[in-house]
Amino acid sequence: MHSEVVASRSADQRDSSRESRNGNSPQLDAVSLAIIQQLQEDGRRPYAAIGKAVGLSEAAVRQRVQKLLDQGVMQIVAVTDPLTVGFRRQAMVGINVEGDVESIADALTDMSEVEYVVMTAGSFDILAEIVCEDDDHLLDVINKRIRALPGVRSTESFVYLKLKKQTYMWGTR
Amino acid sequence: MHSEVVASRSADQRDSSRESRNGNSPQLDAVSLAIIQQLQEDGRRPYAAIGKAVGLSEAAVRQRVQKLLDQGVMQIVAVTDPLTVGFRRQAMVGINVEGDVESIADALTDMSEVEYVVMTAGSFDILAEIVCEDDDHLLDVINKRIRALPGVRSTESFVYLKLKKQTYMWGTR
DNA sequence: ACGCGACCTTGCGGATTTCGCAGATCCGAT
DNA sequence: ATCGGATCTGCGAAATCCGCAAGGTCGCGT
Repeated sequence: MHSEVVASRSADQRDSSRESRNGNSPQLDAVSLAIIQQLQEDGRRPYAAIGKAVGLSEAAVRQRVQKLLDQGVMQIVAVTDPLTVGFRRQAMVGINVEGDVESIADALTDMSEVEYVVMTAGSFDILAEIVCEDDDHLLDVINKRIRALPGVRSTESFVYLKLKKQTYMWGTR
Repeated sequence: MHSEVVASRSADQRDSSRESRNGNSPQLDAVSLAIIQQLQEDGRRPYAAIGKAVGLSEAAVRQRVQKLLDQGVMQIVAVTDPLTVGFRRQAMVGINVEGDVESIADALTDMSEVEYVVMTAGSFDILAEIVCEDDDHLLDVINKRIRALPGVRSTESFVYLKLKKQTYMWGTR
C-alpha cells in the first residue's frame, strides 16, 4: 500500500560538488527538485499534498522544505508586477565597468531600488533592474548613484513600458 | 474598538473585473498593499497573523488574498536561483522589432524557456530573459526560435555569468 | 563487521490554520 | 428610502502544521 511512485531515490546526484550560489553548494536531488516544482505552482500547497505528489511522507516534506528555506536555496514569497503596486517607473540598466566588476555589482546590490543584479558576458558587464516610484526617483538613482560609483564607465537605460511575462516555473515544463 | 489602522478602505478598486496584468492599474488600497508586503516577507504566513498586522480579521484577509490571487495581481510561489536548480545557461536578450512589437512580445511569452518579457524604451524594443539547460539549448532558442519570428530585426544576447541579487521586497523599504 | 550519521516512515496528540457560511455594515445607485 | 453588491466579522468543523518518539535502511569510514 501507498507504494505508488517513490522512484527509489537512490544515490544518484552525489558528487559533482560544484557551487552555483554565492559560495555554498546546496546540491539538490530529484526529490527536492520536485518539491520545489510543487511550490512553484502554489507556494501554499500543504505538505501532505506535496508528499503525495513526490512520493514522500508529510513529515519528510516538511523537513526538506524547512531545510531548503534555511539554506536559502529557495524562498516562498508573493510576487507582483511592481507597476500594479505603485512603482511607476522601472528600468533595466546596462553597465560597463573598468576594474573590478564584482565590487561594482556588490555596490549595486546594496541599493534598495535595485531589484536584480547579474554579471553578464556581452556588451554590458552588468545588468541591473531598478524599481522606482517616479521619474525623478529613477533619474536620481541612475545619474546620481549608479554613475557616481567609481569604476562605472558607462550606462545605458531601458525604461520599462509594459511587463508581458513573469514566471517562476522552470522544471514544470 | 479594534480600529488601529484600517485607513478607511474607500471605494477605490471598483471595476478591476478585467484581466489586470497589463495596461491598466487595478488600484490597490493601502490594506491590500500591506497584505502583499506581509506575504513578500513570508509567503506562508498565516492569515490570522497578517490580519493582526494590517488590522483586519482572518477571514477578511483570506478573502482579499484570494481575490488578489484570482485577479492575477499577485502570486505566491517558491523562487530560487535557476543556476542552483540545474539550469546552467541563462541570458537576457535584447530584441529589435519592425512592425508590431506587441505581437512579437506575445510570441515570446508563449515560449516556455522565456521567463521574463518586457517592452522597453531605448535601443531595444523588448528584453527577454531566457533559462536553458545548456549551451545547445540556449543557442537553439535564440537562433532558431527567436530570430525566426517574423518581424524580429536583430537580437543581442547577454549570457549570465553570475546572479548577484534577486529580491521581491518592494514596499518593504 | 560495527557503529555512526543522514534521512525516511509511521503514529500521535495538541495547537493552529484553513474554510465555508450566516449575519452585520457600508456605500453607491435606482 | 431602499435595493444590491462588496466587504468584514464571528463562528464551528475540518484540515493542516508541528514537534516528538520509536524504529528502519543505506552508505561510509574505522
